[in-house]
Amino acid sequence: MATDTRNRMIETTSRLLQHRGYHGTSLSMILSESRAPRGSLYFHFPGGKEQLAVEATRFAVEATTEQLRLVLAQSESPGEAVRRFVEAAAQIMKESDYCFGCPVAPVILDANGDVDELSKLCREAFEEWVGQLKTSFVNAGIPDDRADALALLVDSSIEGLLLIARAYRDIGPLMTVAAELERIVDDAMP
Amino acid sequence: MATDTRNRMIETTSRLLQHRGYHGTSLSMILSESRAPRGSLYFHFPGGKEQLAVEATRFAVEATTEQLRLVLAQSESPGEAVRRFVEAAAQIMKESDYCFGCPVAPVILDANGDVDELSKLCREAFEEWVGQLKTSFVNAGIPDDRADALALLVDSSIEGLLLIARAYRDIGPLMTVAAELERIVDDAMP
DNA sequence: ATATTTATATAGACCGTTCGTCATATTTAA
DNA sequence: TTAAATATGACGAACGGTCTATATAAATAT
Repeated sequence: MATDTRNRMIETTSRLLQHRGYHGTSLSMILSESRAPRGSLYFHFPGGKEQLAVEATRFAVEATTEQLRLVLAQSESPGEAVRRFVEAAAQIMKESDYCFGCPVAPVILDANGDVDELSKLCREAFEEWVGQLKTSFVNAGIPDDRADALALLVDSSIEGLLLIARAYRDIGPLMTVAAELERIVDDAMP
Repeated sequence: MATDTRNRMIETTSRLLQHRGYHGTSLSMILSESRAPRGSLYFHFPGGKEQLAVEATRFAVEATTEQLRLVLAQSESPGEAVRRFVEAAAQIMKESDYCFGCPVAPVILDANGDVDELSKLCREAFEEWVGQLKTSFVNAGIPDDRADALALLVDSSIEGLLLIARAYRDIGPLMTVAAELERIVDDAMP
């Protein structure tokens, strides 16, 4: 298949980037894990490692964005949505053996400044996620500036929790704070 | 001076680790930035890069722990302490040109699993920080299980905010959530 | 004071890996 | 059959971390 190899490369890279960061992920790993020969990489991604990283990150960010959109749409209250999103993230972490956390965190921490396109992508991801949260909070009647602060709080907390979960190899902290966030957000509703 | 070179190496490594992660930091960078010759590294750190990273991370973690302890001791309420700690972190981020954030986050994300000693150090750091926060919340009369959740919320949120601040090169988000966290924590007091 | 040994510091060689390029083979489409 | 698209793995320059051999400084003995 034409784009089969290409897709496998993107998925593998996405996984490896989340697991070991930009500098910690070598082309050799990507190639062996996606069972592709070296040359194919530069056929599908003339921009080399940078382009591959950008496309892989974009791929992972879009999946997360979609997941968030879905949960927000399907929940009764914004607090419930937040709790469910965190619980789902916890599940993914556990099932992936603590590999899949936030798709942009590792990239920000070790490639921010090295690859401009990646940095931009990460900023856009945050913008999107915080924006979605804020909108849902405002729709639930929370005042604009409070919604701003809460959206940032929720987003940053999830970011940090995924980090902590990875360090401990335990989703306990995620579950604990999921409930706390639900309470805080729903308490802010009029 | 005997330990002068050694100390310079630790400080430089600590800075570079926070800026570029474990795999993104090369010995060449460390050596050139600390103006030390190549051979000296293995004299002062026979364990090589791993040992150097461990000591540098320990150094940075201890500084953060001390800072947290100080602010907690000097504040009227735990909420105020949290706000002041976040504001101080924001100041440090800005003054370091968005280099100094959390000393363990980059290491967790790109060396977790590679270097066991580092992973352990990171877990201990979280344990310490969350523990300090919880103790101060409990002392202020917050029930034990709520204090647990709040301590984790605060810690994870700060972790995430430092990430976001780095991505945007802007401490705005930190300041916004600092105020929100103060309110949440103090509202939890009886 | 000189010689001898120890502690500290330095320089550079070493080998494996990194990423990127290329010429060539194979498949697919026209 | 021809042309375009895709697949392939060998190659090289540059860089990674590690190590050994040597130089300097400090300490001790004679």
